[in-house]
Amino acid sequence: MRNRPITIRDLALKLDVSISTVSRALRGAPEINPETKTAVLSLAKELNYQPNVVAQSLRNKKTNTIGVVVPEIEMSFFSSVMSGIQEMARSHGYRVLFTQSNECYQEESHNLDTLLQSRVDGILMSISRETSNTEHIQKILRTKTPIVFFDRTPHGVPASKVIVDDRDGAYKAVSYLISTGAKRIAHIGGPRNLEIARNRRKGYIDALSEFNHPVGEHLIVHCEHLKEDAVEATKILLGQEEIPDAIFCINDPVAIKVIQTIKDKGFRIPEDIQVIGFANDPVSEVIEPPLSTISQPSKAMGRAALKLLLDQLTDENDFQPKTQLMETELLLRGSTL
Amino acid sequence: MRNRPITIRDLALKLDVSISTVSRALRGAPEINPETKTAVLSLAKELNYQPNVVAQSLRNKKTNTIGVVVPEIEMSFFSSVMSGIQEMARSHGYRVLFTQSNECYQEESHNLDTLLQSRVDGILMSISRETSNTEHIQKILRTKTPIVFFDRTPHGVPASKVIVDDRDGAYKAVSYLISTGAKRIAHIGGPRNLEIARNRRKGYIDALSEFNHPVGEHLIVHCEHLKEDAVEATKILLGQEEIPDAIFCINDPVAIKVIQTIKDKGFRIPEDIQVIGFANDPVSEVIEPPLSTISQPSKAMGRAALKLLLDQLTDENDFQPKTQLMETELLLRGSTL
DNA sequence: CTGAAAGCGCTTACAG
DNA sequence: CTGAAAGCGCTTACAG
Repeated sequence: MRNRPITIRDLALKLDVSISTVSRALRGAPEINPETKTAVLSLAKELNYQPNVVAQSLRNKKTNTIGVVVPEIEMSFFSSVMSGIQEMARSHGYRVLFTQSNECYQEESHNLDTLLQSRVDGILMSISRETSNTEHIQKILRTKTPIVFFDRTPHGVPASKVIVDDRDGAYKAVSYLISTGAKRIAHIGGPRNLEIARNRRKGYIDALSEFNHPVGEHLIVHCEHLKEDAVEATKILLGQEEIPDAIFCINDPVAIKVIQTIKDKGFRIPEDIQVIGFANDPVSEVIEPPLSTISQPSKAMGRAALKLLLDQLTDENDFQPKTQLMETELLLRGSTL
Repeated sequence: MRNRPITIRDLALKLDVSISTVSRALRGAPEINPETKTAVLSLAKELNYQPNVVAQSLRNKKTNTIGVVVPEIEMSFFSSVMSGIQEMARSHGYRVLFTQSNECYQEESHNLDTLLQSRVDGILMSISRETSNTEHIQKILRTKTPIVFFDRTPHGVPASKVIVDDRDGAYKAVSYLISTGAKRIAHIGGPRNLEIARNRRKGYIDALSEFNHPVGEHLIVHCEHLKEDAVEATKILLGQEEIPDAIFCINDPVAIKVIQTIKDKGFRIPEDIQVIGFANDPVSEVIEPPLSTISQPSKAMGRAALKLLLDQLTDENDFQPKTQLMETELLLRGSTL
């Protein structure tokens, strides 16, 4: 038997006033008699009254809840973003409905439907590695539910986003490798449909071109399933006649696998092969040698994404999609010269 | 301008039937005329009708939402549990409201209030390192909102829980150290108010006692703030006249710091000092040497906790608190002999 | 300053 | 098989 929660009606009956009055007292409406207000508040406290936010949401057509869709909470980048989102949401009185797509388009689409049915005030999302068509997102846009993307953004969708300059981050990484004298710089890329993967690849190519390094297709391998394909990708690179002397990886989880595979094969890092990742995953500073990487302010990205969403909620009429670019930094550790 | 979502009233008007009929058709009530039903369903689909779950929740006094309180989503153990919870929730039609306490009692208590106000059907929780008094939990119990604890459970609260046998896990770890010939086995413990910390400590002491090893208070150091105190704790142990030849750590994040500190001080692992952790954090297999540890089925623990909660939701009348014990395993890697 | 009434979008007992 | 009505717990325009 569940205890029936206290309602404003209970309070009203006990105090012999109307529910309107109780409601006004609780909400701190200006028209209320101070004494009535005190009486209501003290009774509410005494009975541990908890407003029914479900009822409030229905009445106000606002749930004070935002929905989040991430590919995988177990990826440390996303749990860190999530932490930033939660922190910011809490401080603004918002609740967070959490979903993950498990890198699967179907689940992602289903999650969006769930969030829509839940009448979240807005959505924060990073797309799955499978997502190239954006029908499910167009559906959200049609309902005019504000949505802000972070990190992995869909192509050609008019929505705000929080990203780092992926091309520039990659460019910094590869330029550095060139400065150490690396000649055959390979790239292990990510799923081709992800913009972040295309942009990091572009940064890699831009750096090579600028310094007149040859750009060879055989030096680029794509991991459509990210770290799950990383061992295989590394083996392909190490199996060539001339092995690379540096590898720039799409992200740290992939770079970790790359380092392990290189070591297994008996090559030395960084002497034989240098490695750079992307994201500054906690594992990267622990692995031997510690992984050089491009850091992203993951937690701040979460906070920023929520902030953009809240801004959009405030002035829904004159909404313009904004792109917020966050800073990256080249972190040099033992995996590079 | 937000688009007004389609309601059953819109469908009813278009089809010239009553909202009762539409409601029944959508919910697949048995009394409905098949043709009416088809008409309703096809129009609903055409207009992309999404039921308003806020209204449903208010009417049904059931939100199909469960609330989660974890200390820190960035700890990989918790993000893994969270993933299990989410997966199971989704497959049972439940949504997940996510909160974290940041290891802070105040925030934890506030989170519980928020979940109560949100009228979640049940709560899943792992307490903060600061939590020793359980007033905030008693408040939940009084409302009869089902709550299930996992991993970090409060003392003396009549509620279901999902845990591993921490004492036994610790016992296995320390017995193994003894079997390798270790003589001075130290323990870096966790916050004293956490039962898991007390139980792991007990397993440590039990193993030592059973094999007639001396149990010395100077061999035990507590990290009240977990990994934040770990470097300091290690220095204390290494600063003694006779340094330990093995250290059993409260968890992997702490053990990681311990390994780093030991290496910094110029000792060899495992030759001079062996190290064992607890939890099988992803970092543990990457660090050099790889960390031996006690594995916990974190994702399965999340699923199990949600399962216990759902069971409790089904038969609320004859509820008996259950304790589900999950298996641990000693994983031997390079940090032990 | 306070109350009665309407309504948010549903579900369901009741009557037909 | 279908509809009218009540009600879930709130908020607020309107009247007094």
